[in-house]
Amino acid sequence: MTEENASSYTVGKYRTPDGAPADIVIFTITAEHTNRTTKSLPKRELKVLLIKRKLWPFEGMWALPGGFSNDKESMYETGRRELEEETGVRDVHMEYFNVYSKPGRDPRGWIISHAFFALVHEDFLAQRKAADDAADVGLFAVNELGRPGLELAFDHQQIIQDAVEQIRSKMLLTSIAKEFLPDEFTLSELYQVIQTVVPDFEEANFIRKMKSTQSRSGVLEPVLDTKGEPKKSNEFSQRAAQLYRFTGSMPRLSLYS
Amino acid sequence: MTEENASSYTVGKYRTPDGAPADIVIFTITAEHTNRTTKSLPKRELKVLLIKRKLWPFEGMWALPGGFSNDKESMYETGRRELEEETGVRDVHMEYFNVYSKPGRDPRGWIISHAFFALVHEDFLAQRKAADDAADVGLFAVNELGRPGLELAFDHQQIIQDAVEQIRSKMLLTSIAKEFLPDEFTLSELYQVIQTVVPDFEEANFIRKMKSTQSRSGVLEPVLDTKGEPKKSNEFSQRAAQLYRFTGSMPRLSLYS
DNA sequence: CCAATAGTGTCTATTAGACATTATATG
DNA sequence: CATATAATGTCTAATAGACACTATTGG
Repeated sequence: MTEENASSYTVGKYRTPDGAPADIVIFTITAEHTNRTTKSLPKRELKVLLIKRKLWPFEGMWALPGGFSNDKESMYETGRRELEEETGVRDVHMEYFNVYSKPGRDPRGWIISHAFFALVHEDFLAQRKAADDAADVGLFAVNELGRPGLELAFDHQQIIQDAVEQIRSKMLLTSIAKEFLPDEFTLSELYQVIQTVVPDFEEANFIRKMKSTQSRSGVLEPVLDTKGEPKKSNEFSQRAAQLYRFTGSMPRLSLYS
Repeated sequence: MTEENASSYTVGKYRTPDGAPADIVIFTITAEHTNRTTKSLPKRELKVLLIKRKLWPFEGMWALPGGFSNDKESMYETGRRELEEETGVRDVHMEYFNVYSKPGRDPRGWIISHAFFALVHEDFLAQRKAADDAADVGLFAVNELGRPGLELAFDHQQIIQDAVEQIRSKMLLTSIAKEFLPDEFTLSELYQVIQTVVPDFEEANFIRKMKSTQSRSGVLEPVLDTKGEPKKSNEFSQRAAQLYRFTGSMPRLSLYS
């Protein structure tokens, strides 16, 4: 508290919070190459990075990575710092999405938790997992969380569920799909990533729509090679597929237009 | 802090926040009936409710209504409580949208502010303004904020700007327009409310689109009277206009469908 | 009959949606 | 030549977008 004018200021007789942490739901999409006989798309799964707690409370249980903020940084900076400490990655997509403050949520006292989600390439996390004590870091499929035998510390189950809802919504409304993709990708990869996050997403004429639709266009553009010819990839198929990239422009979606 | 196991617990030697308030951006749309010779639509304007501070810091300046959370309530409950204390209204739309924690943002110390926006009918606020010391409560057009002579306390200018962005986005993606409308409304009223919040929204064939579009339909439905006939209103026009209501169902918007 | 809102007519180009069909290249 | 992905063909109904036009009724 600064000194100036503090004479007439009457706070200080009230209880203040015991801490304000940032907790981070780190999402990644794992890709498992199953079919070895023919080229094929990998099997993808949406996963969350958790850390096994070493200290009271909830000692030995899995929890979100995170840590307390201090008075020299904003909550966003706390999130960034913790994200880097836990995964070693910077410059990835991280977004604040909610605050968790229900009385009793943390046995240590009055702890107001600020939740972020981050979207990270699988490759980045692989390093981390290998580097440290691997037993204390785990990647869990979103669907298997909360099952018997895998209860999480604090209200982290709820936080993760809320985060999943957030990225499901944003996956369809924004271009965050690119956080899970290389710069240049095929439409099947994109489709697969969308479906991995939003399981009931289904679009029969996906390829055609993404190519044609002038209104929706501007979101994606086909990649050309140095000679100006369409650039293709046959990484996932015998027949080469056109590569696309996100343009950065975003149409304004609306109920009323 | 609970006592159990606290022996091995090492927090307490760090500085803790000096307070965690909820601040609320209360939006309303005012309607001014200008034309007295003929029936016409009112002139609408998006406004924010502010309160003149009586105490240090920023004494005498306009600020968002809000107040400190306590350890017996969640931040959302703090928001609800403050909203009711300031305006007397309950059961209105209120949503959390961001946290403000930049060091130095509050001269009283380390104060982490949690920002909500609320959408309230003009009528509700009119009561409040009449009841209390009217000089301390003001409704300000969003556009006139930040002008010379109307600087706001703390970082509240920024908070309001962020809130405006939020409701602009949500106005087009969700049915929050209904928070500013009566249960039954004409399409012109709806169109006007959208434009009041999102000034560059323009849709030439708005009426036709809202009627036809089967895909988008399900959002609105025409109101029928007790005889099953289309219910119309000529409140704003000579020729009676069909009344509509929101159905509650929401199509899933998507970049990719 | 004017003003102000509430619609409808009409036209073309584009899109949606469902399904069938063809294309490519590698093991 | 089977397989897995990558498209295109085809058809109908619906929609978008622009602009002109008609409808209603109190004052």
